[in-house]
Amino acid sequence: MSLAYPLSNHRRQRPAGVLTDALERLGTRMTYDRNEEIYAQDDEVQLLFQVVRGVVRTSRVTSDGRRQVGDFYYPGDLFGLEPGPLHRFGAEALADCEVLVVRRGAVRAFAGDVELDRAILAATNQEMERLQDHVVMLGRRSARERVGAFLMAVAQRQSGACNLPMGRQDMADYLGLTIETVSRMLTQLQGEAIVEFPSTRSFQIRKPMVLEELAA
Amino acid sequence: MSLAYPLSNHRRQRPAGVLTDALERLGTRMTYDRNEEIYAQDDEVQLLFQVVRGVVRTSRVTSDGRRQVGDFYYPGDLFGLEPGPLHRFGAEALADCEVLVVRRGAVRAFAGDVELDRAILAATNQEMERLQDHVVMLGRRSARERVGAFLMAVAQRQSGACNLPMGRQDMADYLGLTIETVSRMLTQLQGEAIVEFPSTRSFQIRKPMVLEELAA
DNA sequence: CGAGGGATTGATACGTCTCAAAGCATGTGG
DNA sequence: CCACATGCTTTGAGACGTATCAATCCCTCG
Repeated sequence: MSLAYPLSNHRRQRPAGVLTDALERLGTRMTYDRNEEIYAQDDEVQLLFQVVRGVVRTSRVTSDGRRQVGDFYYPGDLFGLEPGPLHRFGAEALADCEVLVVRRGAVRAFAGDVELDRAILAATNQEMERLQDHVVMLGRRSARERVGAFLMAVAQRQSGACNLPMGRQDMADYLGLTIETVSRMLTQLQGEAIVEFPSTRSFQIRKPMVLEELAA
Repeated sequence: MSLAYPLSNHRRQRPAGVLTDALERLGTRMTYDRNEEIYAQDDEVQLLFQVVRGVVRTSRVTSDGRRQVGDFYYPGDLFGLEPGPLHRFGAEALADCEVLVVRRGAVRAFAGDVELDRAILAATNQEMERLQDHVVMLGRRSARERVGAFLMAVAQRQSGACNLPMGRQDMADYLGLTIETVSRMLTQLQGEAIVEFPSTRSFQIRKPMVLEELAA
């Protein structure tokens, strides 16, 4: 079950399944309900996580209540890797989900395991790439382009009809827009028959070339 | 000569001077003229850099010519660390500057050197923090807030009168704004006596509390 | 003194946000 | 099985913030 990173590109792949074995031995499985917090913003970084089932979102809320979503994580993805001692973004379950939780100490004790080291390095690098792309997107692209790129990214690894695991508000907070603007752009893209929404949570790309162009 | 990271915060410190010794032995010094390219976007990552004198900027230009500045690097800062095999941002000298250039191979051969490893890790983590902050700034803050935060960050490690090593266009491209908007915000902040510009390249903070509030 | 590049200012257009209402799903209890 | 309540999404009208285009200003340097 290989779902896509938002804004993923060709370079972006998840660590191989072999990793799961190592983590599985080290960690414990936890389940979270929809919107349940997995860790809070400003919590100490003590654990490493891997999505088993469902989707996880990271987000940061500013002192005056504005929210920025950092990213969405799908089955197989590692998350909770952060540069400092504190989580600068919190993590919440988007939908009910299952997560493998590993103590950092256990990971360190296991250091030297080539696969695991490599997987963590790869995940960190991915994280950084994503952030770089995110900066360019938020700094220099229009609402239409952001929404187009987002759909493109979600579709990247799904064939045919795509599922949208997150609601409009989450898309908006990821894209640095309001929910209304996201909605309008979706309607607009659908009006131009670039993309089609059979329901609010699923879509299909109708004009890949046009969308590609938009997302470029 | 300790200048600040834009958007830097308390956690953000440069690797200690001892590092310079290790790199100094491994690398060679290069000088670059104002606006000279140090490496290009999409170049292979083969070298590691440290600013010795002057200021360096990284930037990415999209296919249709829009530019996003990634960050500014000051003396002591390591740059050129990237998540993948290619530079996703190019690097240019902001003003004439001197840079220590080290082949990656040399760094790897030197691996195990505790100071060096630690410095590279620290620089990578810093990079990621910066990116996270940048995302929130671009996603959720107004022009006024962005400009305020920028000045705050530049001032962070300078006392009294602050120097602005970059021009308005660079500020704009870093903040995801146009040059005119940056200019207007600066005029506005100066009009409110929050900050004062004796010349276009230097300023002094007059109401730190207000600016702090704005940048929060 | 004049030329050139950056910075500022002004007028206006445009894009996105805000506020408000209506539409549409989903789930619950009668 | 329907009626309704709830939360999410869409749509609309208008306000606001930032971009655009153009002119002027200012400083530096020749």
